[in-house]
Amino acid sequence: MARAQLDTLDYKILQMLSVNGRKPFLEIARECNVSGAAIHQRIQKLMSMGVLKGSECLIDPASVGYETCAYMGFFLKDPSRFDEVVEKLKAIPEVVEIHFTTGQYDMFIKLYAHNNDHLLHIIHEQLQGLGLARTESLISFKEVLKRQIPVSEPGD
Amino acid sequence: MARAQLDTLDYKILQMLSVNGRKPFLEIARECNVSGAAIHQRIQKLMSMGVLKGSECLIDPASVGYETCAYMGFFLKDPSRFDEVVEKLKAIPEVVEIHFTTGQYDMFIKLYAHNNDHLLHIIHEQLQGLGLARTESLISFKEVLKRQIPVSEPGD
DNA sequence: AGTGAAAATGGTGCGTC
DNA sequence: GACGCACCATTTTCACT
Repeated sequence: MARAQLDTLDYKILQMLSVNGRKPFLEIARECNVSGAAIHQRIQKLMSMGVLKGSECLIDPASVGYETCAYMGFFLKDPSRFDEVVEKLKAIPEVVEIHFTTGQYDMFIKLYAHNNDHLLHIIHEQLQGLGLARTESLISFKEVLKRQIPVSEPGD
Repeated sequence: MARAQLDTLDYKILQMLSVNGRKPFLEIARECNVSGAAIHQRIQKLMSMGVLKGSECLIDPASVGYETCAYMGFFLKDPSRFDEVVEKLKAIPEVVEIHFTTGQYDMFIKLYAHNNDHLLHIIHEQLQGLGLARTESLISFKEVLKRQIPVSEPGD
């Protein structure tokens, strides 16, 4: 998908909602000097275009028992079975990102685990048997920063 | 931070909000068979505890002009200056994650760029001069999956 | 901690420009 | 594409339990 044709108002809306997903439409309207109905229409347009894909609350992983965050690079025994491996990975709730990457690995994932033992358990019980030729892991001690992509107009 | 002491209702609320950050409190209340005021109180409690850290809308990166997603591992010339490097990285809006990792790298980041040229530009103009001894990059062609951490009660 | 009700605020559809 | 307005839903507060 290419860059969508969005105007200043669209970008302002996205910017505000990326900071606070529950920001009232009327508040956005006031800050943009337009009516609430206009914001309502814009948001529906952005949704139907697929630019806006919903919203999520932000949860502190450690508070809900996820102390370990890891990245893993995979080499597949049979790279043509990529889609099949993706489906099996999706079935593992601890896997939160899957990337198709250039160069170094066939596939790169991010996952959370309760602790290091749990991570090992996931690797042994769930990831092996997916037809992985080799894996490399990288464990994050601390996520120092986590934020959204910058939202700004082309000209900025 | 360790796992917070949360009960079934707290987990239900987090679960629902992690799927839809704008879900009305009254709807949550009805599904949990409690009053809207109770949900309101719980959410305030979860916020003040730092379990809930706000909400964000989900934006399709390509639609706002970010076609390239990359991960980079850094080796610092002087690892004791970690904090200083973190501050400088935070000033680069394209950098969306910073991790302190075990083993392989001193630091691991995720960043978005408009395209490969823009990525190279960021690496040359912004990342060099941070005192990096060596870097390794990994470019994501396609983010096949991106979702939240699983929210479930300890016993599940 | 939770409840119910009241007051304030917000979301949504529609006719109009 | 945006506006105003009307109607309904949601948020927030509060006295009470």
